[in-house]
Amino acid sequence: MFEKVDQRVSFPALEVGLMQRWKDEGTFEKSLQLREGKPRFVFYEGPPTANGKPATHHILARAFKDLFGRYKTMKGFYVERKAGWDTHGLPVEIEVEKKLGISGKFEIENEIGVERFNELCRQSVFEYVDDWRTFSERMAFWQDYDHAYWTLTSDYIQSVWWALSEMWKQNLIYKGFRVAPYCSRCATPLSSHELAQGYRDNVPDPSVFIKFRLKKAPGARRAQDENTSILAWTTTPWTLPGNVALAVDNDVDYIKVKEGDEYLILAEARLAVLKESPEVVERMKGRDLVGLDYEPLYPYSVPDHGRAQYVVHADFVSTDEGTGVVHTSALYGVDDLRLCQDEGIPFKHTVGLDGKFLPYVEKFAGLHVKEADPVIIDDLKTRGLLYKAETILHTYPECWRCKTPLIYYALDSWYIRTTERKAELIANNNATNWVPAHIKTGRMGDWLENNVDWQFSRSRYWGTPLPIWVCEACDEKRIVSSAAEIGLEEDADLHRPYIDAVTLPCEKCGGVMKRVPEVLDTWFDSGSMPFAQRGYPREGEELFKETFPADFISEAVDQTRGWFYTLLAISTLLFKQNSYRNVICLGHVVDPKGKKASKSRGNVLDPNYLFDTFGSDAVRWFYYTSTQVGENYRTGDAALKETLQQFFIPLWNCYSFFVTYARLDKFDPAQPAVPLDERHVLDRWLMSKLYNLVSSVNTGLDAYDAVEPARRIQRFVDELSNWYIRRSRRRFWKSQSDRDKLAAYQTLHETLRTLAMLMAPFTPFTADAIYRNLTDDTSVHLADFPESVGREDSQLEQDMTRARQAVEAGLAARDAARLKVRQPLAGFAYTGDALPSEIEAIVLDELNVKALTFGAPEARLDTVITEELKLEGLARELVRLIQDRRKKTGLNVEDRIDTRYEADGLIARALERHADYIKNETLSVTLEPGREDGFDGEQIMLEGEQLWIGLKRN
RNA sequence: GGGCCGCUAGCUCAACUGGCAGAGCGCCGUGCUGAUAACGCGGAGGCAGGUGGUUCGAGUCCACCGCGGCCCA
Repeated sequence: MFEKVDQRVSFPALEVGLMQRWKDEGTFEKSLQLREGKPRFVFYEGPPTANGKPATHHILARAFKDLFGRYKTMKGFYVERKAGWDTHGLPVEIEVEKKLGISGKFEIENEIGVERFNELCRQSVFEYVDDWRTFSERMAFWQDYDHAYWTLTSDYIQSVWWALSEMWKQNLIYKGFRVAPYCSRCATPLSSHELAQGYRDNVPDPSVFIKFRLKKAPGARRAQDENTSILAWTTTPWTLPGNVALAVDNDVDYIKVKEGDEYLILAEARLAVLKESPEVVERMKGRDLVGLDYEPLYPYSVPDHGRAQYVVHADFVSTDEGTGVVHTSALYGVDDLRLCQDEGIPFKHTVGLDGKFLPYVEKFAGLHVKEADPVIIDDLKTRGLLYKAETILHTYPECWRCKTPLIYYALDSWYIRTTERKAELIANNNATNWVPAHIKTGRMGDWLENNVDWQFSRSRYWGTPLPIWVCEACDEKRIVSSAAEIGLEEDADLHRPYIDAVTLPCEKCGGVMKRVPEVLDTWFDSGSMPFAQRGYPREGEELFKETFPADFISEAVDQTRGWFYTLLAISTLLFKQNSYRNVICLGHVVDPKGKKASKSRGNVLDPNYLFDTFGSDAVRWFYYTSTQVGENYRTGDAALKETLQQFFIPLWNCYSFFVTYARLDKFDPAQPAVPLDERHVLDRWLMSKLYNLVSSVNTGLDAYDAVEPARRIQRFVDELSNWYIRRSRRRFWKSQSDRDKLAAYQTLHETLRTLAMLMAPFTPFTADAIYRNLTDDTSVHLADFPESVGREDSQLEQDMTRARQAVEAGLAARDAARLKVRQPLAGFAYTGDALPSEIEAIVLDELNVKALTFGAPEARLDTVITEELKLEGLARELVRLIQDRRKKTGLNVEDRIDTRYEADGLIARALERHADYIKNETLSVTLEPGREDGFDGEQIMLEGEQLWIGLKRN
């Protein structure tokens, strides 16, 4: 017997109840045990940063991950769902800095100490884990948290080390410089995100024009060859001691002008910067200047060997500002560094990590760069090398933490030579199934085409330490791939500062090797998860091989350059293939106006509010149905309310309708099935629809399409509710329990049960609630996914479509003639061929006409109302009035009644003539004229005539 | 500055390869109702973000521009 169903269900309450049952019954574990030993369907969990609370956008990716995990489980696969945590990185550090009220390297190293700092980072990571677990359970995202991988464990770190060592063996790792915006106070480079937060307008800075004296060309005789300078411009005088070259553009026009007894060279387009009106003595192209040597301003910037301080061509020279000649200091500009590396110009630092000039820059040693600016200007002025000095206002970045003006500064940095494997990366990406497809060649393909070497080191504290040791004596380098290799225990804490203390003897010279100070880009951690989650290769080899590559992953589109890329890059370099076969790349959750959610806008949606108000199934369903994958989701109250009204409530009504009547009739699903051929046309129609639904949901999900299957399910529920059940109601109501009624119950039961199974991966709570009550109370998540249910009958479906079109036309004709449906009419003629009689019967009933003819050139309604028809119409009016009365007096659907009336004229005749019909429809045991005591009655107007009707429970 | 995606009714979204623009919600009218928070029928509501181009024909293909989102520099 089915449990009674509350028609006004609270989905959130229902979900919370089922959540507890799943916990009590171990349903997730059971669903895994059930498929143990079966072929695996491999899913990788992209580890969330454990450092923050779960938010609404986390529901999205998890809804899709969970959908396919559940689907494949029901399809008979073993789907391990190992949770994972991304635990390292700057966000964690910043959180801790905030808590401590400190910022920057100096305070971390000297006030807090790396040991305590990292300990706090470690603690911080665990803070939100419980929130995540609760959140996942609440949205029915089944994951194995008890065996989660953590990127901070020694096991994990060693696997990551191994990956780096393998790349090292392939000669894919090198050390280089990287110029980054740098805060000399915090002693840290800033990410572009941080940089964007710190731009300030109208910052005053020096604007200086410097004379670079050309070396005398051999055999030079003319004065202008001897006393000539190239004029260059800069707003950062502190970079001048680091000058190593001047850059011009080959194709730009330059001029030589005479001022007093000296000659100056600059771009013709920039001659407005001159102090006097120019006396041009010579014109030339940039290419004519290339190769000329000039006198160094200072002797500090160039190492002993190699040629520097001459004029080179560069493609970034602008004639919009300055002099059309760019002063180039290799280590303090992005373009500068690239140019010097391309040209092979040697260079060395003049400024230290503290932003102060290094000791060998004798004149300015110890001065901070910003303090040095005026000193340098004075020095050049004294030496006659300053052409002019002004002050300009421009937009300049400062540190978002401490407001120190940023400088561009080249840091030691480690790279992976991914560009060497670009073709492989592209090939492996092309072999991957992307949903939506355009990402493959679009965003992802494009990114790979423009691949640059992966800069993987970070000058920070809380991360996987780089396992690279360098000999202090001979610069020999060594990479380490396990703890054992350097004499540490398996479970030793491999983080800084402990690992920094480990020194190794140099095998080459016997000197002392020290670890390089950097930690690893966190993306390398997460990109290593296919093997690192198993501790491979030190352990878990078999498991790793069984679960590589993944069949399926899913994250949002911002991961193309993130996890999607690092998974691809690492596995391409190590295993020559991608680590995932199918990937669903989702859009973002935005507010109802399409704006990104942000705290400052105040449009951030609390996931718990959504769960408590609409239920998590509704939120999931919204994400499956609202738009195409890859688009953004405009999430808000209105959208979710609509989801409930359009899908969940109609569905629940179908279900509660079934249960209500099945209980009354004590329907037993175990009874032998009425053969499909012998069932009502509506049953056969529904079973054909169901057949097609089941097959298209399978096809869609097999192709990693969630949207179309979900939308089809929604459409099906609409047809189930508004056509099948609406048309079949009488079959369930009728008092005799015949074969047709049984068939109706069997059809609806099988449909709802199948529907629950189809929906199980999408809306796990609602589906389970329905399924359990319709079956023996086992969970739907332990069931096999339906693959073939019902039977296709496309002729029947076509006929039904036509029938519905005929109904539509007939009702429109009634409306036009202003003839209400309750009034029977003699006939309706419709176009086309005749329909089978059982379908025709539906049309007759819907239109309330006596005859239906086909073959008419256009739809036509017979509008003549005979007295016969009039009486019948009145009888239906009376039925409606009595039913209305029944409802008002609070009678139950199945209650038998006695009915009394007072009427005359046509109404009285209708009552007499159609007494049996009226009694039958209204469950009236008696229907007699005359008022009697004890009858609950009322005086009513019907078509302008007085009428009294009274009822009493029989 | 560059790349990718989107822009269709008041709102949310459809429409296989170019072939007379659709649905749901909301609004108005009306009908129906003892499963329904409903449903049916009719109506109002669209210069398809803008401007050009290709084509017999463009929401669909091309170019440029605008807005939103994401990413890169």
